[in-house]
Amino acid sequence: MQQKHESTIVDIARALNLSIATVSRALNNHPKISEATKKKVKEQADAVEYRRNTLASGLRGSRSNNIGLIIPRVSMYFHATAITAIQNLLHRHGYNLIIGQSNDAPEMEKELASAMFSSRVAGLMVASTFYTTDYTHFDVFIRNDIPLVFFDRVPVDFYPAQVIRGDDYQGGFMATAHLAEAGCKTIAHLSGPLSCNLYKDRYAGYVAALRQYKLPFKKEWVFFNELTPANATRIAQQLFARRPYPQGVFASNDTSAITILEYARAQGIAVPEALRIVGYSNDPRTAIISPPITTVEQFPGRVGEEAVTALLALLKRGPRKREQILTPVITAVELVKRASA
Amino acid sequence: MQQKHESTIVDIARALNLSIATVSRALNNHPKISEATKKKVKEQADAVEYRRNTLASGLRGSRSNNIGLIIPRVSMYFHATAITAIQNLLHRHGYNLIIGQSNDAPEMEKELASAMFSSRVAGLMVASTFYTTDYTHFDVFIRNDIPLVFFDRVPVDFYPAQVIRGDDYQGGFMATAHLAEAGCKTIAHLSGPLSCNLYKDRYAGYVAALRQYKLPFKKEWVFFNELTPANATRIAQQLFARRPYPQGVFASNDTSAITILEYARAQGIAVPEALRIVGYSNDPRTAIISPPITTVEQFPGRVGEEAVTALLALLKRGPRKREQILTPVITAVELVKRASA
DNA sequence: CTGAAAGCGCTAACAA
DNA sequence: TTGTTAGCGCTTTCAG
Repeated sequence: MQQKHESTIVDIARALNLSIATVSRALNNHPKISEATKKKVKEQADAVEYRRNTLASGLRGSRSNNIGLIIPRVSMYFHATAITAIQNLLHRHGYNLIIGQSNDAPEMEKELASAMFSSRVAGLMVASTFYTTDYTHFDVFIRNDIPLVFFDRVPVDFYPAQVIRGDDYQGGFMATAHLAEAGCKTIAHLSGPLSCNLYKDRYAGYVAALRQYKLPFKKEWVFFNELTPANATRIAQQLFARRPYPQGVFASNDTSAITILEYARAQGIAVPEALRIVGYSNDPRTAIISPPITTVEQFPGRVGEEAVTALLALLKRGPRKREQILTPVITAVELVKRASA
Repeated sequence: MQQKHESTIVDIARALNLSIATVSRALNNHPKISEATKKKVKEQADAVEYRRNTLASGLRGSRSNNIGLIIPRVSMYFHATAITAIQNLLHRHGYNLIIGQSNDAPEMEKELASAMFSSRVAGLMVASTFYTTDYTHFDVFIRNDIPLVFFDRVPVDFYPAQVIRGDDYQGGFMATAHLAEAGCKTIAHLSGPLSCNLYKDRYAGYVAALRQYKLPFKKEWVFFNELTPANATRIAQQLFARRPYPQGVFASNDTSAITILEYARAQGIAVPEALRIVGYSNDPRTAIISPPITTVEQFPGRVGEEAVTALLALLKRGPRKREQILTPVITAVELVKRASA
């Protein structure tokens, strides 16, 4: 048998000859408990190293002090940085963070949503997969009035939950405009799948900038693939198979920007003289490669904090008051100019 | 009032005219429940979208299905990568992961440990701060027989918990030996604080390699500071203030190796011709900088998985059986040779 | 194979 | 200001 060392409020009630209710209240700083008893109770609690069993108090209130977070992968730069901010802020407000990784698989995301609900998280934050188009697995949170916030990777179509995202349209526009102003007459674009708001918006920004600068849009110079190094390499081969090369490349993430740069270097295409490159995310590697790559800073920490702030507001607001605050929050981005463009 | 939509086993019992006990057992695949009722129950459960309330079942069993993880910071390369592996593996075994960041502050670590205990985690994994020397805040886990596994950053002195760590001594040795074999006669070392097992062991490896290759050990060429870019820059200034420069530098993390490399480049010191550099961790940036940096791969994913494996074993083994498996697990490291050394 | 009932630790009416 | 009591939803003896 598992022997028990954990002490409960019952133990401390007995030791002090008080009712358990009084002890509970004292521990929770209830206003109408005398300072004297509060002091006594807290001392005894310290003495026996009492820790509130949050499973029990959560069960009572039918909600835990855990916040769920579902993201594609912890180790991606943007998300790792966002999580750091998210967890620190949540902790300051007394919440724990439960993390689940979808690995960009909608099925996994669904499973995790269910698990999060099972542990009765007080709220849920989601950066969804590239391929999530069906969001019904989150309905249960809506139905039960559990605050739900999407950030970064958000539903493309309407879904009745709070949304926090970077200004990807603006980012795409700035990146492309920067290339245009540097003199590029022909600009290729490596986009990800358009099922993802990120790529969709950056692409829209790209198109708008081309139009504004009266540059030609060519279907053969735009690519929609998952932005892996392998895909980027394949595209680079295609792009530089025969002249004229595009004078600029706007890659919708830094990994592919780096791949393009390395490919160009290997082919003896001078960057930025013969080819200008702009990436997206300000991944630490872009600052360190030669030449360093111009890219778009998204301030992942700030995005994370905005998401938490929104969640806390929902948490405070209580049930059935959500309608009013569904306006998406759009956080600013910034072009970081470096030598590559 | 918060209206309720969540259905419980009571609901499904009522709907099926069964006892709640039967429903509970059916849902848990209890052997002596007829297949017929199991089927009925599960169908009804699906129909009403039942999700087990793990707070309640946890309370009953006095333990949750959550595993706690305390680390210095999610966004550090090593830990981000380890977490990815950890969470994926835990999920496969039906556990959730609760993450807390100590920000390398022992006080915070203590607070988190307490919070983790409060939510009655089934087990706890810890990579402690650089400065933790007092581990008593983990005693409560030991006393209550909650599996506790330290990984990567582990107690320097004996503490009765399972330990998983990389072979830092070997890593330090290989790094230094590599410099020696490349012809460096004088090798400086940027270490972190020796209160941390990582730096202590790598430093010991450094010293051992010097001895083996009959190279001089000079106090002025060894530094013990937190390995931040600022500190590394300061040290670089000191190191290259006057000749003769050391011919090799072994930096105990990649961030400072990168800083040293950039400093050398700025000073016109040719790498590797005039100065050879080896880092530690195989941070993605080391592969991309020019010249790419030789470093020690720690296989963070593998370390994470070993830690989980150990934890799961403890979880299965049940109470009071821990003594036997306290032997530390030491995972292999590998020197990744690149152009810098 | 199924049911009745107790209780995990805590909070919140309701009383006093 | 404090005590009594009734559960929160689930698992698990103990009885059929």
